[in-house]
Amino acid sequence: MSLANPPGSTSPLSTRARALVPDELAQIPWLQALDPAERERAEEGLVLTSAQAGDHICRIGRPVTYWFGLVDGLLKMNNDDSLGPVITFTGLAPGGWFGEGTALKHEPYRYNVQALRKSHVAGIPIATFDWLIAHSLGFNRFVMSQLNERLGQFIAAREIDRLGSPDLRVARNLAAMFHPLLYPNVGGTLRITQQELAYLVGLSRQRVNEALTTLSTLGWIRVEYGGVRLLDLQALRHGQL
DNA sequence: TCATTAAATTGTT
DNA sequence: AACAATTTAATGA
Repeated sequence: MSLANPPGSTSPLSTRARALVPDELAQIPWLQALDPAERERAEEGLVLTSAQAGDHICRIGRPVTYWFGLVDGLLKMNNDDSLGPVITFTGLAPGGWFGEGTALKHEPYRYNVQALRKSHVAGIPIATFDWLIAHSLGFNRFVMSQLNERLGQFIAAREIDRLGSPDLRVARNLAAMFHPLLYPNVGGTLRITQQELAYLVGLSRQRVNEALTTLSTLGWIRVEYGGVRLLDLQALRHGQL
């Protein structure tokens, strides 16, 4: 029941990777933006692995080997490891791809990404990523849009941290994970337990439970077993109490 | 496929 | 942090 994760967990992409089935390929948003030739090259490089809760997808200081996307499950991005307190930057929801900034610069990771629950993570090798950047206009458009939207989220995250109301903090964090461009596969229902949400937002599970009740009373969301259904994205993003 | 059991998640104290 | 109630997942006939 504890979310604690042993620091020695191993990197997942080394073993047990496999190719993707067509159904999984259809869930990768940027593939649609590629020409047939580009797409073929991308699909050649694509692999899928499963990560257990606590597994690291990438670690601070490690060299970039893949560009990653979450097919299914839930991830968190934090700073941890070296100095200071653990700060969770953001949750990563299904359909989201991440690490492009680091991949573009060919720099070591400056953050950790860990699985919050058992997840399926897809990836393309950095060489394939480079090739797509060099050859595909559609891919460049996607990556640029991705960087832009994520910048917006990090700016919003700074404001969220200063919010006094726990209810609003929960609302804004949910809104981030319901972002239709960054996490297109979330759809109307985000699969996340109240414990996981508490861990992401930095509140107790009880408090998150209260907040969710408040938000559902307002008609912004509906609370379901093991997840949250989106009713009013604008309210979650900008609404006041 | 259905019924039973175990596990996970939630709402509340 | 601990509890009971509820929902889902797993198991086996």
